Amino acid sequence: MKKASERKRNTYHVGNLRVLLLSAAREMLEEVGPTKLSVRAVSDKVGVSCTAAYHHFANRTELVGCLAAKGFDELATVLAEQDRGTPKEEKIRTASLAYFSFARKNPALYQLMFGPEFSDSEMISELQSSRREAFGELKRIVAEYLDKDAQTAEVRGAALAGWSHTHGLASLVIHNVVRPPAEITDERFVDMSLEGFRSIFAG
Amino acid sequence: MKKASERKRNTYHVGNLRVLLLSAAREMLEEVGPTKLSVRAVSDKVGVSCTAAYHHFANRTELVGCLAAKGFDELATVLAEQDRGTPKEEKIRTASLAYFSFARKNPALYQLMFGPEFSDSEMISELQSSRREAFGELKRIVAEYLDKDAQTAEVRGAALAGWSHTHGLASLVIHNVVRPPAEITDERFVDMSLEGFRSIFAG
DNA sequence: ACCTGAACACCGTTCAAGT
DNA sequence: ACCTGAACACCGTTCAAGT
Repeated sequence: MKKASERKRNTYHVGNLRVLLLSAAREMLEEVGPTKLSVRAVSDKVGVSCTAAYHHFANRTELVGCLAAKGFDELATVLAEQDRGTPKEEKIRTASLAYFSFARKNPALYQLMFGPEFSDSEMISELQSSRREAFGELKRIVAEYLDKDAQTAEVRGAALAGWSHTHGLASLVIHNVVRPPAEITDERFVDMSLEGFRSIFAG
Repeated sequence: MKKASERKRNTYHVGNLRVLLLSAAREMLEEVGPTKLSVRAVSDKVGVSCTAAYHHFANRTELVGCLAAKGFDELATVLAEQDRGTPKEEKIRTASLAYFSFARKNPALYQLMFGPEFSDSEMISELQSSRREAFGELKRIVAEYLDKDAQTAEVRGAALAGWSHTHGLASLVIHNVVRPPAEITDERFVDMSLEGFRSIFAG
């Protein structure tokens, strides 16, 4: 009883509502899917009126854009971690694997990151820079693999090819367009596809 | 005046409402984007109450699923057409190009086809079979390129790799994650990426 | 400065009723 | 058999008002 006013205060002026909303959103994301994450439901979960969210985010796109930006940050981190200490010849394979398994572990987040929500100009700069950084990490890895400068056309092309391939593979699997046989590990599946490319270029 | 009853009849019993709804949806799709296509707006455009749509489609997903299925049919057709008469060594490149430019010409449709709307079981059989047919076309082309039987593991792997790559490339471009330089044609862009792969495997 | 309630325009979907 | 209107539960977003 004596806590009534205190509790009311707590829920009225939360203070760090922005981060509470973001982490609630992240928690709900994988349950409800990338398209059905609503400002109202997220606010509800935090225990705050849905209009409160609009003091911290301009709109739903911005909220969801922050989530996506964090996703790219995580992805860049994972890529860098897995790359550390990997011998040169294995770098592409290791990066592809790290990328693919990040996508599989966070399917809804991954769909958000590459989904149709930020098609054009309605995109926050935070997302744009996080994205760029993740792609930068990829280019860095490819540059080391090829032993070329990261700014060369060759590295850019190879990074684009590698990104396209792994992103495509992850996207097809996540959307159930392609179903990897149940007995096959992520590792073997990525290898299968890389091997497939090798045989295309062998001819 | 004398046409009043006739007109009423026309809009009451349209008869082929199903196809009218689908073509209205297809028309709106590229304008409003893949996520914002609503049953209500489509029905409005046809001039019919939105509940009428529910006599022809179980729900929004089914309506939008039919659209996606038609997309896969078109894609399969385009691939087959472009492949006809292409010399063996050029088959992969031609197919990649046909695929990529289909995606670029129909960005919203493409996003729908590979979007998050049909993540799991809520998918109609029509879509599943159209998809399978499009992938079958791809496998056929790869099989001819490699001069192997379409059922071999090698062809399956190569088709998976090729599909992943081109789908990934198209997806990155459509979502503005990667922006091909304005002065570069689709053709050169696809070539750049294929060339990038070649240099990855040259090492 | 930060939060709320009421309100508006839009959804998907259902159900009883009309032709 | 096919279509409609009213209704419900959900959205995003805005605005005037509270603390």
